[in-house]
Amino acid sequence: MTLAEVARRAGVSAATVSRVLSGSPAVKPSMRERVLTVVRQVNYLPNVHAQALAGGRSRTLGMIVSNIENPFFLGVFMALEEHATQQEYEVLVEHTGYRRERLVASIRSMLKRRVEGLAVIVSEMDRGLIEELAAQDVPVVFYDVGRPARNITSIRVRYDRGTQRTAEYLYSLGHRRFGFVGHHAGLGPLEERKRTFTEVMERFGKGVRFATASGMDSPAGGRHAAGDLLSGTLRPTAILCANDHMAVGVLRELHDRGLRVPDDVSVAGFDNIGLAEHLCPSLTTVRIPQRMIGQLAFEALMFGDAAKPRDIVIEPELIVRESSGPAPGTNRRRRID
Amino acid sequence: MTLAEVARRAGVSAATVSRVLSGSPAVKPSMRERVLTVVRQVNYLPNVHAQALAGGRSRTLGMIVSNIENPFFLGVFMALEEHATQQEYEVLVEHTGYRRERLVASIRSMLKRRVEGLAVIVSEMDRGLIEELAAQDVPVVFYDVGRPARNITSIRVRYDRGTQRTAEYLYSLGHRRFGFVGHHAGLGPLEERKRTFTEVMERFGKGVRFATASGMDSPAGGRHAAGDLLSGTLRPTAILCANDHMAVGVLRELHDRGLRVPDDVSVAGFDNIGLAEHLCPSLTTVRIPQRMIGQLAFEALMFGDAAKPRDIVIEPELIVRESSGPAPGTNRRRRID
DNA sequence: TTGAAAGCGATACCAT
DNA sequence: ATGGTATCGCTTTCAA
Repeated sequence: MTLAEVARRAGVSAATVSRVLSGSPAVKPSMRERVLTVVRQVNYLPNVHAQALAGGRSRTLGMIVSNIENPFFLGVFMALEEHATQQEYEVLVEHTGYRRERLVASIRSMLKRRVEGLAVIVSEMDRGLIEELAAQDVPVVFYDVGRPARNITSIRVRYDRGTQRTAEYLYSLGHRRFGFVGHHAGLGPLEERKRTFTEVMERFGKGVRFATASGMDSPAGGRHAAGDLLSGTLRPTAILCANDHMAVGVLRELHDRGLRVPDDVSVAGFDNIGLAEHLCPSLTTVRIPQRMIGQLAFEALMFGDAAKPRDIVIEPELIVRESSGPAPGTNRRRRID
Repeated sequence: MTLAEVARRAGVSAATVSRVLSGSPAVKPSMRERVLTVVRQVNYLPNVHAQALAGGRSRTLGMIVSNIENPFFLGVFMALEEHATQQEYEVLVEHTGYRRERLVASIRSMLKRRVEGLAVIVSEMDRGLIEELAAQDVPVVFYDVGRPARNITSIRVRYDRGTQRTAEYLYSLGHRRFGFVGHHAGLGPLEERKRTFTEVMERFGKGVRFATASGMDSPAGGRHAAGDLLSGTLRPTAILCANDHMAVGVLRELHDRGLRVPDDVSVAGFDNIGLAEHLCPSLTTVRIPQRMIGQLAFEALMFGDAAKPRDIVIEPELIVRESSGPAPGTNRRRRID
């Protein structure tokens, strides 16, 4: 069924049908009724491709994430989508599995679909791709990579602060042997998190020892990484994870080895995914406001003032739950104050 | 940048550029090179809307799920998408939150986008909607609802068998007081699962008592439902959950109440999401092959022979893990055979 | 093997 | 307030 056919059946012009469907005020109520009746009768649904082509707007936003199985990304997506829906926009998602070639394909795909805005929430960005997007005239939001520019809004989280706070908190609990579970060594922002960890550790001085390991961004990956960490000579009493998704597997590996959390080993995640508080033990983590990020991304894409590109910085916040506690052997008397 | 502009710069006709881009063999290699050079030079990306409009095919599949935060749905999506990508198709996802009005909107949206196939993996289907889709000429796959028809493939899982096996297994372990944690009472397939549970329970006879509760399809929902169940007078020693996603919260609630799993209470989920084996305790559950469902859906949509609509039935399989064990007070001597 | 031109199904401008 | 029509960017005959 086409617009033209609807017009014919209603005995009006295509222009009128179009006006009715787009809710133009310049159409007499009687006319509107006549048209709508036919529309309902034949169950007419406009062809978005024709609309996008003729109208020059797709009413579509795109979002590319590294790993859609990681609830963090899903959280951002849900928020973005919620806002978009309110403005009658749709959101297309693609996920890359942290692979650059898939990112390239996803970007191409989004551009071919003529999205009116693109949120790129991935870690596998490199300078080349960033510049290619900066050359486009689509509004773009980057998370954790890139610099603001004409069409670019940058949202970034102070991972360093989050890592630092977590480490200091654990240090204050008496921990002196730390482990870090990361993933995808080699990807810019992820590498940076690990480096931050290393720096914080070194700042503690000689009394502190540490090791790092990595796996895929999944519970299984976290489990493997934790396995590596625990098989080493360090025997860490505190493990920081690059994210909660992996921390799930870390908890599991600890459990398998008969290590109690937090009595024997403390674990901290990152992101505060919904699952974190439902795990046993619930997960100490760093809150990254997914909903806020989704909303900010949406606003940047839709209402971004091309004149003043924004650089949004988010301060993370430590959330202490059951998975962390005093280092084993520490005096556990608690001050009740 | 448009096809026409590329054609101009290459000094050829639009038709030729189109042929080159679609990999038509009827174009001289030299010509192909000339065109591709320009295409790369100007970074040309075809407009999918124009392609879809002119070509009459969108090279797009649609998938609608009830709850994208439930890893089960995500698992099916990932598999479907993987296969689609191999055939140069894209998959659009929408999620409904179990709300009929959103399902209606999603279906409309997909139809307007002229998807070439639509997988509807939701519980909030009703006869009206099913028939509306059956009237369409798009291939459709339903999961767990609807009957096969001209353009309809139906994939269904024998939930009854899964529930039955789980219940019998727990019964054999000595459990006599059962709880069921479901969600969205009132939605067809979900209601059915609960009824199945009830039937199985009643079949056990007078020695068995049971109760049901429900919440949202989320860990938090499972937690609340479990809370209700445990606040009652029944004091179940075994809890069956409508899915693993909710079971996560059930485990947590048990933990909060100081009940040990499986020593005090056994828990069984449904779906076997990836997380299930990483929980502590790992979750006894019923395996629903998500990847297979995704693949079957894909094949039905792409290669479905309109002549013979298919009715695919999947037999679930019980997976016993740590969250289930003998009922408390049961003689625990184990035969070592 | 390549080009010209007729659609595809809407929108939006210009008339009336 | 309504209609006519050029236009969007591409695919696909049909000719040459």
